[in-house]
Amino acid sequence: MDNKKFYITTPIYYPSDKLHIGHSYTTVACDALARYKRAQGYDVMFLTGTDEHGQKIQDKAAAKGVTPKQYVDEIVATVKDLWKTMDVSYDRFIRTTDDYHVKSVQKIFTALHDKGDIYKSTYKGMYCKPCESFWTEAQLKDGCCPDCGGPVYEAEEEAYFFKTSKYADRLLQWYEDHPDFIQPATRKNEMIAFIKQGLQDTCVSRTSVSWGIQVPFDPKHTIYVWIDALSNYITALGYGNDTYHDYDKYWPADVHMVGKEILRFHTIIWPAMLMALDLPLPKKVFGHGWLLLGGGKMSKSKGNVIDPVKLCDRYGVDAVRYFLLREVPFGNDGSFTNEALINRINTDLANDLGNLLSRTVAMCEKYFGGTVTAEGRSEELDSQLTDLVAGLPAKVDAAMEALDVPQALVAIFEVVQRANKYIDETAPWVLAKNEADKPRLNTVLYNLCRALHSVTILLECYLPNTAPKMAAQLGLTDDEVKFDALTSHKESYTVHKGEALFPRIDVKAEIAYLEAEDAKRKAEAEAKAAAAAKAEAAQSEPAAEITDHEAEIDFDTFCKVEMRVGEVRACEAMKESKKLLHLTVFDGERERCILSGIAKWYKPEDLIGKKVGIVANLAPRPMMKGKYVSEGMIVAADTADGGCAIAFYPDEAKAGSRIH
RNA sequence: CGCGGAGUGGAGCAGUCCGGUAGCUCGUCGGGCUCAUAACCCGAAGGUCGUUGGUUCAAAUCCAGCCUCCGCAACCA
Repeated sequence: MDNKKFYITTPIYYPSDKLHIGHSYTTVACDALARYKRAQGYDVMFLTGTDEHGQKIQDKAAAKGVTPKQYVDEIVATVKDLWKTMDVSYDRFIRTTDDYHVKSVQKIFTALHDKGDIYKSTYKGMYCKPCESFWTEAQLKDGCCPDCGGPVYEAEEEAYFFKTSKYADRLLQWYEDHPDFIQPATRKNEMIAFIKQGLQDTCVSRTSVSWGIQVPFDPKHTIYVWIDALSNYITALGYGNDTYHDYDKYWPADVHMVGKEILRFHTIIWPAMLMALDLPLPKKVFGHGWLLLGGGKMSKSKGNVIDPVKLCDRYGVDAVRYFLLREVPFGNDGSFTNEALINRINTDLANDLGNLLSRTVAMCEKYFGGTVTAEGRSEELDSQLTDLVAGLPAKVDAAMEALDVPQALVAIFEVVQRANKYIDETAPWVLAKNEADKPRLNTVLYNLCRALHSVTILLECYLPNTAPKMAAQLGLTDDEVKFDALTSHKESYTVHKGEALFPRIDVKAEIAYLEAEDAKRKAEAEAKAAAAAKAEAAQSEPAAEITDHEAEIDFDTFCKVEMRVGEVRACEAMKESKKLLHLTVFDGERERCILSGIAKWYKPEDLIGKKVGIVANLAPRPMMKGKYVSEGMIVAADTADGGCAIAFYPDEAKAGSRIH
C-alpha cells in the first residue's frame, strides 16, 4: 500500500471575482476522486489554487483603489472559505503570488531560454491605448476593446516566445503512444486536428502588463500567463524551490482536471513545456464539460452566475455536491436549473436514500428493538439484493478509474433502488404479524442494513456530511466505515433512529420562491446598471465619455482622407460570415466591393439603393484569407448599445461627391 | 466546401464503432402497499430515431446529399 500515490489537480482559478458554481463543479469532482483514492489507501496529493497575475486583476484592483495583492488576498480568502464550506479536502493550495512559485517560474523561464526554446521576437495584436492592453481578435467585442469599448488598432511589442511548434510531432506521437492521455477520447481528435493545422509558437511575455512575474534577465518583460500558471502543477510540489519536497514522490500527475475551454493548453502547451524541460508528462488530462445555464455558458458579463454559497446555505452542502457530481454527464455539458436541482434532491436523496434509511431503521427498532443479526432465514430472492451489493464496489471502482463520477453514483443508487424494491417484495410488516416469520424478518432487515452499510462507506467520497450521519444511525464504528469493511462480515447491526437525512422540498413553493428571488436579483442588477449608465451619462456630458481622442492633425492631413458618397448597388449577406455584409458600392467611377461588419444591425434590403459615406482611398484589404478584398469603409457611428448607425445621404448627394 | 459536436416519445439523455423487436431518468395517467420523509413498488400511454435518396432480406445504426442548432477558427478598413 505504501507506494501507491495519486496526484490530482484542479485548474488554478482566476480570482478576479468570486467563484461560481462552475468552479465548484470542477473542484468537487476532484474532491470526490481524491477522497476515493484516499479511502483506497493511496497516498494522495490534491492540489488546487489561484492564478493571480495579469492585466484584469491589475485593473480591478486599481478600480477599487487597492494594490493587486490586496485585491487578490481578499478574493482568495473567499475561495478558501468556499472550499471549506463545500468540504473540499485539498491537500495544498498554491497561489501564483507565493514567493516560492515566483522563484521557480523564473528558474523555469530561464532554463527554457538557455535551452533555446524561448526566443525574443515581436508580438502583433490589437491594442487599446487607454487600457494599455493587447487583445486577441477573439477577445474583441464588436471590434472594440472588451474592457472600455474603445477602438483598438494593430500594434506590436517586443515579446518572448516559446517554441511550441517545435514539439508538434512529439506531441502527436505522445498521444498515439498514450491513448488515455486526453480524456474524454472525443476531445483527443480535436487536439490532434488543432496541431495538424499548424502550431504557432506561444507568446510568453508582455511588456504592457506589469502585474506578474518579471523575466529575470530582462526586467521590462513580465511573464505571461502560460509559464506562470501551468507550472504551478510542479512548483507546488517543490520543483525549483525548497519550500516543498514532494516532486519526486508525486510527479507525474495522475490527473489534471480541466474545463474543456483550457484543455488545449493542458494537452499542447503544457506537455511541450515539460518536454522542453525534460520532465515526465502527466498521465491524464480530463476536459470536463460545462454546467450550462439557460443554454449558455455561465459568465459574469451575462450576469447569469450561480453562487454556490447561497445554494449550500439553502439546500445543504451534500445536496449541492450530489447535484454537481451526478447531473453533468461524463465529459459532456450539463445544465443547471432550479428544478433539476430540487428534483435531484427530492428524488434521489430524500425519497430513495433518506427514506430507505428511515424505513429500515424504523423497522429494526419497531420489530427487534434496534438489533438485527446475521442469523435467520434466507430465501432465494435475497440474492437479487445481496449480489448487487457484493458487486457494487467493483462497479464503483471501474467508474472512478475511468473518472466517470456520475456513473459511480448511478451504481450506488441502483442498490438503493433495489433495496426499496426488496422491502416491497418481502413486505416486512406482514412478516411481523407472525411470530414464526421472525427469523425471516430478521434476515430481511439485516440484508437491508448490510446494503446501507456498503452504500454508507462508498458515499463518503461524494457526500462527506451525510455518510457519517448514516453511519451513526446504522451504529457503525469508525473502522466499519473504512473500505476494508466493504467485504468483511458483520454479525449484527444495532441502529438508532435519527433525523431525516434530506428533508423533502416542496417543489412548487420552492420554485416560486426561487423565481421571486431571481426576479428580485435581476431587477436590482438592472436598476444598478441603469443608475450606473445614468451617472456615467451625467458625468460625461461634455467629453468624459470619449476616450479615443486622436492626436491633432493639420488640414492637409485631413484632406488626405478621401470620403465620398457611394451608392449601394448591391448588398448581400455572406454565407461565410455572420458578421459581414458584402456591399457593391458605386463611387461615381466604378463599383467597388466593400465588406462591412454591420450584418447584425442592417439587412441587405435596408441598404440597397441607399447613399452612404465611404472612405474611398483606404488601402484595399484582403479578408477571409484573401478570398475577398474590401476596397473601402462605410462611414457609421457607434451607438450606445454597441451597435452602429449608418449615415444615409439624401438623393441630391450624387454618388462620388466629396464629403468634408 | 475552415475544423468539430449535436438533431431519438412533453423535457433531458443512452443506443450508432460491431445493422436484426427503440431504452433510461424526470413528467403524465392507472393500480398496489402502509414499514417509511404523502415517501416506496408495479403497470400504461406517448417516438415514421432532422430530411431526402441509396446499400441490404432487414437501417436510429452503413453510404451520399440536404436542412437546423451549438462550440472553435476566420472575420467587422
